[in-house]
Amino acid sequence: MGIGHASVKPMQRGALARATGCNLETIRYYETIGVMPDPPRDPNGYRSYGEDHVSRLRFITRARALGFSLDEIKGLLSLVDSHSQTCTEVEGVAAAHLRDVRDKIANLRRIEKALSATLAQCSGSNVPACPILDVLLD
Amino acid sequence: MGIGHASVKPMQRGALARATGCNLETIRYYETIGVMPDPPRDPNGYRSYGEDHVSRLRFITRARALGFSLDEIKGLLSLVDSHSQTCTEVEGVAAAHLRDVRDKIANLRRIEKALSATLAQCSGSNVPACPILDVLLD
DNA sequence: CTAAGGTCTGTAGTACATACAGGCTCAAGG
DNA sequence: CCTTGAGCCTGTATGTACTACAGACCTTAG
Repeated sequence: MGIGHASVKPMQRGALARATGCNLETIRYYETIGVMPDPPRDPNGYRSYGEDHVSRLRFITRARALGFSLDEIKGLLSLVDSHSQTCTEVEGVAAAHLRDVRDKIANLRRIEKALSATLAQCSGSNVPACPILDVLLD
Repeated sequence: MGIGHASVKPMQRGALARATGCNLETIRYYETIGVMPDPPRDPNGYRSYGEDHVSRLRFITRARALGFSLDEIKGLLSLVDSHSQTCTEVEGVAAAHLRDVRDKIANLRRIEKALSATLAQCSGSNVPACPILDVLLD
């Protein structure tokens, strides 16, 4: 029975980076700003990470990929860490973020519209008259 | 006839900021990075701007509003300055930028989809079980 | 034993501003 | 004439989220 249950062997920073796809230096950065904990050190001073660090870092990179700021992630993590989070609390953070994302999309769409409309007027000719510059120069 | 033709009176930095809606400090920043020229100075050392500076700064703020990076704007401005730009050249910069914008929109839409789908599963209950965290935690 | 590669630290650079400190100048009011 | 306040000057610090590099140390394989 017990076989295969042994605690997983710890990994160094490079291994954690490979395991999560996170940049090597970024791991240290996350440590200094406090979203990753100060890991235990080997006798030689090397950082020693376990599976819990892998999950935590994966959480962070996924949340970043969803566009959460590191501050928002800090908030989410402290909810997780407190073990007292409620669905409602997390929902609040996520809903606020969703509003942000929708705002950004709306803005970019306005930009896209303006740009493509301007580009559509482009003759593609070799003369120094350009509707794009006209729009910008007024 | 000649009346009203007098050269426009120069303005100081604050006036330029008000005329363009650009932040006072940003003007100086644009000067240090070279997208705005070093303006002539009054005997007291104050910057002295004319109408050409207003147009140039307006160009920059509009292009920024369209999401062009300052580097792209530098490129556009040097085309304008050279007076030898062709519609084709400008079109290239703008088209590349449009691709960028569309990429960003697509990315954000993916995020929005994931977020709203996850939020929809939210029970809004007070229990520490949360589909959002589940997604992030794996 | 040596060379290669991983890790350690601190620090600088990226983009795009914004803000503040400490000092100077100018115009108006008392 | 002097003071007061607004505006300007400079250089530097802050913020976000990283990335990169230098110089030193440790470890492992040949």
